[in-house]
Amino acid sequence: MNHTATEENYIKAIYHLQHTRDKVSTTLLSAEMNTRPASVTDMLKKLRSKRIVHYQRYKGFSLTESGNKTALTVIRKHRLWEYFLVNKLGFEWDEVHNVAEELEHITSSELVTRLDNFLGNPAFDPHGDPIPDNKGKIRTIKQANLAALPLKKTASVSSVKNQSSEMLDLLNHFQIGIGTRLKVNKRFDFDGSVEIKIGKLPPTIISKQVAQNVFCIV
Amino acid sequence: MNHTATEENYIKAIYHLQHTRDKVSTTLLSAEMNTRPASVTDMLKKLRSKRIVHYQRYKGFSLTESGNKTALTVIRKHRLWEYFLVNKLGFEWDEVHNVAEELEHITSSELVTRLDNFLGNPAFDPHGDPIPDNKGKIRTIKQANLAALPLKKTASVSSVKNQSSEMLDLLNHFQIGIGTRLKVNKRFDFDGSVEIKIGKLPPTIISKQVAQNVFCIV
DNA sequence: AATAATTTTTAGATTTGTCTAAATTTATTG
DNA sequence: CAATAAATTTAGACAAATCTAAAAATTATT
Repeated sequence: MNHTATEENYIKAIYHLQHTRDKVSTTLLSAEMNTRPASVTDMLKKLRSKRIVHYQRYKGFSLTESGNKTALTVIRKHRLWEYFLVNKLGFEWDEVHNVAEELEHITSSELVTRLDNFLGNPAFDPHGDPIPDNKGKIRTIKQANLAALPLKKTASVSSVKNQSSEMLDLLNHFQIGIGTRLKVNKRFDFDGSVEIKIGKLPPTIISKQVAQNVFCIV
Repeated sequence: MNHTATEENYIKAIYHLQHTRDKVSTTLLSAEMNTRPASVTDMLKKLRSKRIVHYQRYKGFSLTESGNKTALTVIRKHRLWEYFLVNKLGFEWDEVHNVAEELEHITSSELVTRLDNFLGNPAFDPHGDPIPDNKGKIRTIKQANLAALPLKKTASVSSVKNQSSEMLDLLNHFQIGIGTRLKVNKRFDFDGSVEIKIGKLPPTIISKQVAQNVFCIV
């Protein structure tokens, strides 16, 4: 089964939407892909003929087993390349997405295997998202964001939902990165802000907005 | 100036033909690209409109200054990736060409700069071909093949013209690689074969065919 | 120099992924 | 529940890169 880069992008987008939204629609997918709904319909027919999606006109669609597998290999490649770009080439995490979007479509599976080994078979990418293994298996961990974390327990930052450069800038300022150990001292009900303590730094207060985006393992 | 991967492949092919043949023709380029002459004509018109080639119908074509520059940046990327694949990921030199053909079209120039630094700014790729610098400048060296090298002078293998796996296999058997120091003891006029000596190994005889493909710096 | 052979170009068609505009189906709501 | 709104699909068109078949230009040959 060989797919064009465009097909792979659709497959990946469907995968992500299925995992973050409870209803995936033509319009939603078209917004995700920056195309028109009509183009999505065309592509769905094509993907159906390749047994990548289940699809009945007007009735919605979803990835087949095979489609799911394809999505995971693309995501695996994307995240391995992001890891490479950040940990070997020294990019910042907010700079790597677009480049990884291109690299993920390189076809050689030998390359992926070797890259994975070269990087030391990482389980998580620089944003803390899990990297599927070569069988498509995702190593999951229980995560809680700072707005939900139990108080006074030391936890380790594992991923960040919003991966914009603005967020990176803010986290750099607070000296928070993937792996940083911290605890939540207090949560203020008024505005949902939380006071956190990192190592020997003085406690700081971060907004609810930020807290909801920073995930930890306890 | 942004080009599609296909355009870049044509540009690269024209560059290589201009440097290895004294007359570049539509038919020759079509053979190189595995397309039909008619397709080449179409592409030449397109490249002319982008000021990549000088082209007059029936009169031939050649790269413009800008086309030349583009060719060199693509070649630079190709050879840096080959270096990465061999020296970091452990590929054999005969396995890397096709993967590098894909990687060379990744657009980020920031990526190229960082990759170059990560690799230690190599001047030559794993086949011994020079890697253009970020200004497109190629560091050339005087090379001579084993069929032309002066006798009894120690030289260093710098590149190999035929980059097939058969050639690699043969050179591995003779324990010859890029950087290997050797000297030519004798040349046999009858069949053009040469006797070479590598370090403390017993002298061996290699055929004219092989000798012509192995280049050295004295 | 005239004819034959070769090379190159044009004309028109095909595939992929996209579009707009119109038609159809499903959902909402008064 | 019927009419209106929203979502989805069809129909037909376009740009990129290719093709085949035929025409035109160049080059070679007799």
